[in-house]
Amino acid sequence: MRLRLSRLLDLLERAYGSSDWWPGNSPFEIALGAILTQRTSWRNVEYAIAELEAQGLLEPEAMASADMRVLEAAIRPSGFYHQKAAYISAFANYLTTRHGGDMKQMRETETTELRRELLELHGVGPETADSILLYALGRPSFVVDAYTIRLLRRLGFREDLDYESVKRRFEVALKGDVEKFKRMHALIVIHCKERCSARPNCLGCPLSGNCPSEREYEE
DNA sequence: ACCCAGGCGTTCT
DNA sequence: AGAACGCATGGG
Repeated sequence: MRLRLSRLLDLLERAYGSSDWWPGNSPFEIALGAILTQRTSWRNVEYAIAELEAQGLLEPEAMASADMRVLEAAIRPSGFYHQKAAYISAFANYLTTRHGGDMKQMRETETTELRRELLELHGVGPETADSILLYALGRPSFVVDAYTIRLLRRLGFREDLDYESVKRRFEVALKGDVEKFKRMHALIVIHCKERCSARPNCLGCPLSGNCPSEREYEE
């Protein structure tokens, strides 16, 4: 019997507690964090955001009109800074021209439409789009990442492990509950970093007994 | 001296 | 439709 995803949430909460996990003082800042953290540790993102703040660039219009070299210099610690400067600039321009430079105004648009628009932005893929929708806008759009897929694989799931299928699976299991979406994704990241990273540490794992073969992780 | 980190886009087979 | 690769910095 494979572990049910609603039960997975209970087990993880019991083991790690539930905390508000995505930091940020504004929806715009959270959205920028979603882009800057791509393949990058959160610590380095904090350096970048602090510098953006110091430069007064945490406002959509200010960022949209900022010089690209200034942007690059500010976010350098977060890595891939040529690309990411273009990405956050594109997002700030999109927000300014399409939604009046206001994340609140962005909420007037339907979730599925917003997701389409976000995915059209250069540098915003599925995970980043869903992170913005869920954590910056509070929309019921589950965030899947490499950890999520790896965890499901280790829990014995073998089919439909592509991004959209996994996303749907969690959204159905958690019944569209935004707060559960937030906690589940956060806990999966926390759990996998601690226990279930590239090489799993199964000793004392709160999910022990739910992996079909805890000794044979070839992938 | 490696390996990893809360991806994405491009360019191949 | 997948796999491989570049992008760049900071920390263990």
